[in-house]
Amino acid sequence: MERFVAGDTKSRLIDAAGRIISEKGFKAATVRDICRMAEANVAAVHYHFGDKEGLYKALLEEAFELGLKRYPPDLGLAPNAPAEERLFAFVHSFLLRMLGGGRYAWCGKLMAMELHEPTQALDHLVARYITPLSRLLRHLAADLLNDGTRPEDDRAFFCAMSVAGQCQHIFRNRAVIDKLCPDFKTDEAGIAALARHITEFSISALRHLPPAHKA
Amino acid sequence: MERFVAGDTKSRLIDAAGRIISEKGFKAATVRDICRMAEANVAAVHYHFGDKEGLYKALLEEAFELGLKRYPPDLGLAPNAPAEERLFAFVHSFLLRMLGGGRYAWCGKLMAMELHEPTQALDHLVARYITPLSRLLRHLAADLLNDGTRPEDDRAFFCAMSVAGQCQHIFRNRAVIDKLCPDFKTDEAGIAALARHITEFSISALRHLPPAHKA
Amino acid sequence: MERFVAGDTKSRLIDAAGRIISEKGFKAATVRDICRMAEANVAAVHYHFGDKEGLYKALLEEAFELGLKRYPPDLGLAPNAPAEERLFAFVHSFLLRMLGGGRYAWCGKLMAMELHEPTQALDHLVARYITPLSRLLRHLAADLLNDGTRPEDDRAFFCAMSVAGQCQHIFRNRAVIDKLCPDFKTDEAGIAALARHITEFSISALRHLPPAHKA
Amino acid sequence: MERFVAGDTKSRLIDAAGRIISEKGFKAATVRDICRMAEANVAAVHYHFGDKEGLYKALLEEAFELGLKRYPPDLGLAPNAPAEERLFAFVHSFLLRMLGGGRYAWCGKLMAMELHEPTQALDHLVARYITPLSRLLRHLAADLLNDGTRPEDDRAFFCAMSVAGQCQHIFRNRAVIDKLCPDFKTDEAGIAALARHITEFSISALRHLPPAHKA
DNA sequence: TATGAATGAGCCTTCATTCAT
DNA sequence: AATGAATGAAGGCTCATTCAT
Repeated sequence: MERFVAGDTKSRLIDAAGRIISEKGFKAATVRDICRMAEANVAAVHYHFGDKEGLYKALLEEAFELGLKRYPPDLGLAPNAPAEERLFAFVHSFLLRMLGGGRYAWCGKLMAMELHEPTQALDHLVARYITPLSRLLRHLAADLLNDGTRPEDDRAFFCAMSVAGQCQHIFRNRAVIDKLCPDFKTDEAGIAALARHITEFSISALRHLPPAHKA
Repeated sequence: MERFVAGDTKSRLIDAAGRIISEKGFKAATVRDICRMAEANVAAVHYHFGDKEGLYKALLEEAFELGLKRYPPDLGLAPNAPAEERLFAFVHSFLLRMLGGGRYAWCGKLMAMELHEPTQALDHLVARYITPLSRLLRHLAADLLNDGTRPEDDRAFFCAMSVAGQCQHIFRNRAVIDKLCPDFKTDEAGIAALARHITEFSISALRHLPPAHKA
Repeated sequence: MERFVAGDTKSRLIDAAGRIISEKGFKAATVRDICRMAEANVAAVHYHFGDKEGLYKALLEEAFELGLKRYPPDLGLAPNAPAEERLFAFVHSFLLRMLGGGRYAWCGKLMAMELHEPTQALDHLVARYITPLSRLLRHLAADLLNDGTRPEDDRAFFCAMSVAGQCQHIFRNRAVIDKLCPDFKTDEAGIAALARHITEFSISALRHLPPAHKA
Repeated sequence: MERFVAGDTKSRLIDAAGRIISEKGFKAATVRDICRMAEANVAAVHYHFGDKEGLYKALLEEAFELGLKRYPPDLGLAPNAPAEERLFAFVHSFLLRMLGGGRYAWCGKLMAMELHEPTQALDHLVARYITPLSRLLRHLAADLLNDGTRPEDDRAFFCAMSVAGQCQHIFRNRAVIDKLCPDFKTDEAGIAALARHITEFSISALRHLPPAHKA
């Protein structure tokens, strides 16, 4: 088991927990392993976070906060940039949060994990982080549809789901994709290529989507 | 904890394990709970499956087998039906396997779970079930692209991922979607509507996708 | 795990149990392993012997009976043969029962095992088998002492223990002796050589033992 | 089940394990019983020793260490004392380690148990404790033979086995001896008397052993 | 007479948590 | 602010035994 020393005990715990929980899951990750990696005492978790779940909540907050700060959904683009470019930034940042390496590689994994198997923390996360992202994506979809659809329409929501689904897919099925297509790598170039594909696929779809069915 | 009696001990165990493991995950699901729901003794798991993992493997096999039998990817369509109809059948059956209720509502959940956090069983599953599905979807994509792309090209593979990602998305983010869009229900009509959207979105994309970039 | 078929179920069980229990001990030997080796059903033990302990009792009886029949303590010698020859026969047969290979190699092991960690069966075994052996050895000791000591004297008993102790020693410390003296083998020649040593050592001792202390 | 409190948890566990394992064997002794006697929690074994086997290894080390410290094989005799006295000291200390009561009555039992049914720990024990004892006894035998035999000769080794076998015998067959000779007690006087007998028997044998056979 | 399936008690181990320092 | 030791509740697994056939 790897060890490292950086920052104070509390942030070392967060970091170690991020690595281990994002890899093995909340249940399978043990407090002892986390503390060993953080070079802290077993009791430190309870001192700083109350219990294991408290650590997880703090960790989630950190994950969303850090992930979105490191790779914001506009990637620094001006708000009035063309919708196509903003969609690419959204998709690219999405992929980078999930697949990017580096010090906080676990941020995206934890975010995805929580969305799939939510805990009590979900409400807060949805309100604070997910809703703005969702709104942004629906606006982009509405802009690109350019057929009178408003961001709050179901049509825009469905299209937003189509985009988000494509972004998550590789992360959710990594092992299978590695087997089906061993050539594909999630390095910087691979991520960029995938982001381009998803953006093009989505723009192509949105630009030519036939008028809505009548409910 | 719910209880039920149906079939012999072995299939009762499979069923109970399916419900519990698909809900709580492999690690968090306990043999004791499974046996209690199956109204079987704790030792029955060992007797019939060797150990907890053996039960899980049998369960996975059952999940794929049953799921694909109940909702085959062509939904009974003739092989020479129009590509659009076949894509709709593919998407619709995909959603039904994941969201459909009834006796084996856990099949899709287990399949998705295994794809995301694979065990040793993955190799077999990919070879036996996933690869044929992937090939079918790439053929459909190539047909619809109709620009000379062959099913074995990366371009077709990326497009297939775009379709599959849309199909999985609602299942992977159910709790969030329930909050963001409480109106959407995964009943028969909701599933059909979503299948229509994904099919139209994908066809629209494929039919108008610009020519591939030159690497 | 080796398997064999010989005789009816009951004797196959005895034989399998003899092999396994003599090797792993009563507690560590499992009914399942025994039945597997005997190619019998798990329930066969309970049908024929009531329970695991019943099997063990029958086994012990068989072990003593067979062991002493195969290698009787006089090895066929005439009762009026010289004491030296009768002592050699006693020692040699003792060693052969413990170390001899062949179909019932477990007889001696089980006998020794029961003597060290006795069960309820001990009373019967002592009365039926051990007491006659002990009496014989004390008679031999008294004959060889030839100083007026009677077989029932403590002096004869102590000397009998000295002989019996030498006989058991190699069996009780086999692994250690293998390490301390790797050259020594318990094949036919090695057993005979050891029997000669023990006999000579004991005769030499008995023939020259100083008169008893005064209590 | 007896209980007692003495020392810290770790040594209480060692002591309790010594009593129980020496009586019932490793397999039959349960961690629960040991912890109950030591008035410690079940998890304490895991914390201090890793697992049941770790406890057993620590126990063995302690048994040999303590037993040889309490009753060293020379019993404080000068190295240049007569061979007869040194042999008596060897035999007497041997018996005391196996039969002596008091706080660590289980040391000898454990040593004998490990020698008969060795575990992985045997190698270490042989190298650290048994080999020196064996060498000492072979030197004594060679001295007493006084016929040119060297300590490293097989002849000396066989004689050493004859002595060691006599020492172990009463311990290995206690229950049977209790029945055959109820008068014999393993109190201080009984042990001393037995030590005298074994010493005299062995000296008498060694002093008069006929020359070796020619192979 | 014999069997495959099922049972319940119990074992070793693991883990999050707490306590005394 | 931090630690090493200790705790109790489960968890997975094993085993001798029994049941229905």
